[in-house]
Amino acid sequence: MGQGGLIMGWTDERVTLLRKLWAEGLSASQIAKQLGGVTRNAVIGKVHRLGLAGRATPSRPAKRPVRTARPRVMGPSVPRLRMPSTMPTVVIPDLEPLKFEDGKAANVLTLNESMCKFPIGDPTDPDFAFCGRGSSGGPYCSDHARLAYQPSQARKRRTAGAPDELRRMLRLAAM
DNA sequence: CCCTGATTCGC
DNA sequence: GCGAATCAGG
Repeated sequence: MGQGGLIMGWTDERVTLLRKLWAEGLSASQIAKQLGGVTRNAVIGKVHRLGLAGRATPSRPAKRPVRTARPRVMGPSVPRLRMPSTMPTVVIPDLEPLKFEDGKAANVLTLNESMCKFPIGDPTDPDFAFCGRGSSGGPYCSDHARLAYQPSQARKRRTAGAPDELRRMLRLAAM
């Protein structure tokens, strides 16, 4: 395979091969790998320049959404600040934090990757802790995963006559 | 996260 | 003309 040319320009042969492979339906990345020395972007760029674009592509919404012009980098850019994302956390202390033999619960120091990180209690209280139960995969245990993942189920009036303390905790946790 | 092509634009 | 960066989707 004596293809190890120099800086790999678009020679007549390479262009021919490109046309062939593209016509055969190979993806740009596949073609790039075949040709060697070029990235898929290079292939796509060339394909467009050759006017071959618009093939039976597996991913084409058949729309032409006129993509927003790419800003790219221009001059002294402005350091964009990003709004801190406030995570709306609702604490429903149905379950008590798992405790160790010494009576201590899972805190930020003892929290493990495989432990449920569902916050329990008033974050401003010294007794505040995390669930600490085993979490398989997700950040929460099975029980809290369900609680934290309620899309927007119909609000039952389960809070009828909710204790003032609970409301207070909910409010604090939401901050 | 993998992939796809499409587009813009500095070089 | 070239192709990296980026985007918009599957």
